[in-house]
Amino acid sequence: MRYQRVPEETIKRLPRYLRALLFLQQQQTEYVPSHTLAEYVRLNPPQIRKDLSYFGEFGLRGTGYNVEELIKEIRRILKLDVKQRTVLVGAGRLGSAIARFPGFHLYGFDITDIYDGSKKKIGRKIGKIEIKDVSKLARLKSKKIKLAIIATPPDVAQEVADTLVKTGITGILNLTSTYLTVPKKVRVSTIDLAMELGMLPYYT
Amino acid sequence: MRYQRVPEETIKRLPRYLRALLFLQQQQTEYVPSHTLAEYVRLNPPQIRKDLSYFGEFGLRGTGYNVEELIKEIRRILKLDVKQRTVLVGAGRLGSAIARFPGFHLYGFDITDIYDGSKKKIGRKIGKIEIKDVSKLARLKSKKIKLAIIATPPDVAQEVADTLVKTGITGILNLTSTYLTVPKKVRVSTIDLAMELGMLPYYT
DNA sequence: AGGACTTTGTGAATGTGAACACAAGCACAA
DNA sequence: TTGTGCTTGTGTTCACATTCACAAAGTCCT
Repeated sequence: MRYQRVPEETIKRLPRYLRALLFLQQQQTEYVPSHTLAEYVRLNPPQIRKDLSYFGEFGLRGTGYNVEELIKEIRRILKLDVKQRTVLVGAGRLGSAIARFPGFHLYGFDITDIYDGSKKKIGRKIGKIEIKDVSKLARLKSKKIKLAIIATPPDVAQEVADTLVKTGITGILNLTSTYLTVPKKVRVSTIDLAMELGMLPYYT
Repeated sequence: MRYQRVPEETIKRLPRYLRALLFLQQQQTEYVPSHTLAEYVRLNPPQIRKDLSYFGEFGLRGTGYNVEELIKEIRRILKLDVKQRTVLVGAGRLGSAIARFPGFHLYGFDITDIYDGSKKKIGRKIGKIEIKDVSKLARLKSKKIKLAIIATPPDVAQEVADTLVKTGITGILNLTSTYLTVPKKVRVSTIDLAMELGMLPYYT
């Protein structure tokens, strides 16, 4: 199984495992069997075992997985073992909320730069980070930042994405309703809150 | 094809179609063929045709889909043709941003009630809505609201969800990192920003 | 009216991911 | 050392979703 293509869905689940494992670590749990982990993340035990098996044999038969070791492994797989510097574009209400979101640190993300288009906001600070003029976004190039979060109005999202791609960004979390066109090598994850809500009434 | 089970993935895509169609309507487009719609939402034309065919024959061969008619149909299918009153629990930074989020109206969502646990915030207003004490959340019962958004700290999310379920809520948009346990009849859609970001570095 | 062209709707084929079932491996007690 | 009980890792099966390919149905020009 080791040398097989890893399903995209598996990658999406790894952060879920990581979060549960970090919680278990806090509870001083040393070993966790797949069925316990499964309860935390609401999945079937074989799903978890199969997901992990794509990357190696991390478990101990009869005992389960060593929590600390598995945390390390997942962090390594997801490349979260190094600080991931991230740029935020758009310091509106949503952007500001994101900037101060404590959950990011848990995964090793670090928002180091914030940009906005409104003259009023430029120069202000969110936490310790000064908001810079979005027209200077292209200068980010030198910083070798790989990740970006776009929380701008939808109509400028594509333009911002284009600039980000030029600076060498390879992963974008898009919080606008715009579908972004980017080169294949760039990964985009889009969250549209209204759309997520949109499907709920159907099931009522 | 008409009397077949509708895939969950199809339902998830309908809001995407709706958004694109609303845009096309603004552009005064009367008819749109599946391949044009497909460009807007980044999908293959047959996917769109098949999705729509689960609910009826809305298209006109040789011409495409009538934009206005299709908007109506999708709204009807998703039950967005009636105002969907929604309660927001948690008026922190993220919650406040959500409360003022303009995109919800597009889909017919209307945040009518806001609750928070912090004494400081109770009584304040977001827009025209006064923030109420979360300890009085159970009184929501009389209002017949079906949807809720949870944007509280993770540790109280389950408790809030339990109360919401008791008031008769059937759909929850969960913006916390907590996995909620709810009765089968209640639909939960969870968005964990840190987790969405978490998978991006893998692909770099 | 007819023929070329366009687009839908959908059965069938393909692809992808989830679930199962069980052999293999380890722990621990006798 | 042997047997019992538990848990992993994974080949296989199953379920679900996407894509294809094409007949059917409409448009539009001549």
